[in-house]
Amino acid sequence: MASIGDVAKRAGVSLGTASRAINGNPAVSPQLRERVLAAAAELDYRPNVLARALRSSRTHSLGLIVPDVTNPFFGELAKHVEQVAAGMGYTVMLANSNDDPKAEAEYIKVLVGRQVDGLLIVPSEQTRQLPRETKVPIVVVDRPMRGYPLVASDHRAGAVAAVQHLVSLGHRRIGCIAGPRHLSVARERYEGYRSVTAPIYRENGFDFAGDTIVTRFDYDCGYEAALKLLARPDRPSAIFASSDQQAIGALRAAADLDLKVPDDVSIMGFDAISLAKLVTPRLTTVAQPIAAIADIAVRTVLRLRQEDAKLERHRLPTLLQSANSTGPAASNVIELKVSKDA
Amino acid sequence: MASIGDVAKRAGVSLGTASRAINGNPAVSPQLRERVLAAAAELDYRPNVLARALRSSRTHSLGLIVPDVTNPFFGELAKHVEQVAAGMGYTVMLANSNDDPKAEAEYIKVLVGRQVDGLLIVPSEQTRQLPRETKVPIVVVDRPMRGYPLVASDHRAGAVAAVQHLVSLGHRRIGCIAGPRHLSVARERYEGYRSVTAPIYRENGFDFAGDTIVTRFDYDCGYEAALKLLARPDRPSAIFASSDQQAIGALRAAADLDLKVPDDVSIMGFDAISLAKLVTPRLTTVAQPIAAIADIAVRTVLRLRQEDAKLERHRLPTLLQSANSTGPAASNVIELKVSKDA
DNA sequence: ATGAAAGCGCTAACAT
DNA sequence: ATGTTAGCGCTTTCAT
Repeated sequence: MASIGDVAKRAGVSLGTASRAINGNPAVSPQLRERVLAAAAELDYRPNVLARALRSSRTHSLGLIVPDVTNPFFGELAKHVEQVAAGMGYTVMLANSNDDPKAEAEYIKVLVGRQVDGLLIVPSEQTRQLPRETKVPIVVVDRPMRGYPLVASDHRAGAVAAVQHLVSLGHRRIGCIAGPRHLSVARERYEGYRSVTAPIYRENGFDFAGDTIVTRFDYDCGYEAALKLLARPDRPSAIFASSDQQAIGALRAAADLDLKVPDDVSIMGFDAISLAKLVTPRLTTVAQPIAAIADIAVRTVLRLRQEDAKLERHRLPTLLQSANSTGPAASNVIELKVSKDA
Repeated sequence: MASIGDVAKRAGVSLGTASRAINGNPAVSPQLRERVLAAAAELDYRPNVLARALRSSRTHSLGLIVPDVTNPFFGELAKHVEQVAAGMGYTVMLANSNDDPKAEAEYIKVLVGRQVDGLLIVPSEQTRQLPRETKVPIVVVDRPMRGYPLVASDHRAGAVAAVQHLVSLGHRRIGCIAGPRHLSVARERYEGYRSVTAPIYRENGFDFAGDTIVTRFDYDCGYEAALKLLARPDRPSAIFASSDQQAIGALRAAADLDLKVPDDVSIMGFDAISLAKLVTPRLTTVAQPIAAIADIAVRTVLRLRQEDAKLERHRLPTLLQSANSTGPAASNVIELKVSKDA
């Protein structure tokens, strides 16, 4: 492998000049730069990233810690993060915390040890405080963590859009399958639901009691919850589920109760997992702007690395996606406005 | 940050000895080693991986290139690879080729440039030849590539098990939704199907023509194929689909034709994607031993790195999983014997 | 604007 | 068994 010394020799310049030329240092004359670059090309010179990193303490690599890549949302996130990082000349090291704070802490140590230039973390559910490894900038994604800049979707606005969509369809009694209280995304989605339905319920004298069920995000819980919601004689005419898995469970529950969707009951999901397009009827759902999240997260952590920066958080708009229908579906996408909060 | 020099000083030994002690070099006396280790602990010494790598040309990192982490199989693979690697003190850099040979080649360059100790690659569909970067050992996973050691499931045996399962259920006419010809996994699964059904068809004077449809792995193609297979008056009593997506499409087609599964027609899938458990009726399918694949792939590439080794390929047994049923399903797992081929 | 030289933190070859 | 020393390949002062 050709070293920068070889390049220098071939170009007839000193090692230092060769380095400067290759790194685009303006203090090198155009002619010399050209000679060096030519020599480098001829030798197919590839800088040794390790040596470069050792000297400059920039590895051009990022760490990404997610609870579980196997989860469609995190998988998508990992893919996009990797993509934008690659576009900027960065490599990403991936780690799964399995939602275990111990594993998470361990990975942070490992990745910091590897001197990544930045750490993108989706904190595990139980994490209350990230280890204060001051050295490398950390940006948290999807789940807030006090003290760290956050990049996430605007779940509240997404829920608002979803429920407003149901309202625009004529629904008034709208049941809610909410997610676990301790998850901020669940709370935010519920708030969105509540903010739209509260005035309607007040106006019509409906009672919230019994129209919301708090449960986990998975299929079975959605099924059980929907069963309760829909079995009552005065059932809601629509259900806002806080996850697609719940919504698909609800679809199943409706079928078991001989209710047609969307004729007898409308069901909305959240997340736009690919499965949402495969179930029948196709699920109406809210899509998170994952590409944008990845993009901003990477840029933010990299910027942080430069100017040891002030905290900032980004909330990104969600998309309403696809419509309940048994047919081959005209997809129905509504874009929300951007919102951002400090 | 404490350097190994600091540790040496504190332990009152030379730099070299400190290094040896920390790296478990047997040539250091137990007492000294202890002193050094103690000093290291007191200083919370962390070796600088970069410097170590630069000197020893071992980065303790692996590259993993998959077509798309978003695909459940590759996601699972990535997770397990990362897990196994972490257990052995390795970090993994993830890349998505998007099934694009150009991107794949580019990533190989990047990762080789980063001096990963090994490269795990699921070659893109179009890749005919991996760039001969001799420097770092490459192991291909899931899709064969001539000239490289392969770690993959025994798809043929999996298909055999699946179809035999159908036969054991009493089926004789068994339709097949095959995958794309150019994909080896599809061919292998088809061969498995064919090897079981051939004697039966011969015996009973059935005609293969029309009982196999070659198409893509996705939901829609499965739907279309099943429609053709099942619409005929002399329809098969069972269908072996080459992917779960196809199988789920077939489930839908059966429903559209008012055929009950599994009463009127049995349907088998392949891959055991998580969706397989969510559809109704639950899909009977073949599970790939992903954890074992990951484990062997990592160990193989690492071993290759040491002894610049002979090619070898591993074929791993698959599992038959879960049964067609509308109920809460007793899952039905049949383990196959190991097979291995050179 | 360019060259010379000093290290980044470590391992390994060479001494003793 | 331990100490000494020479780099790994590069960036970056410090001279000029």
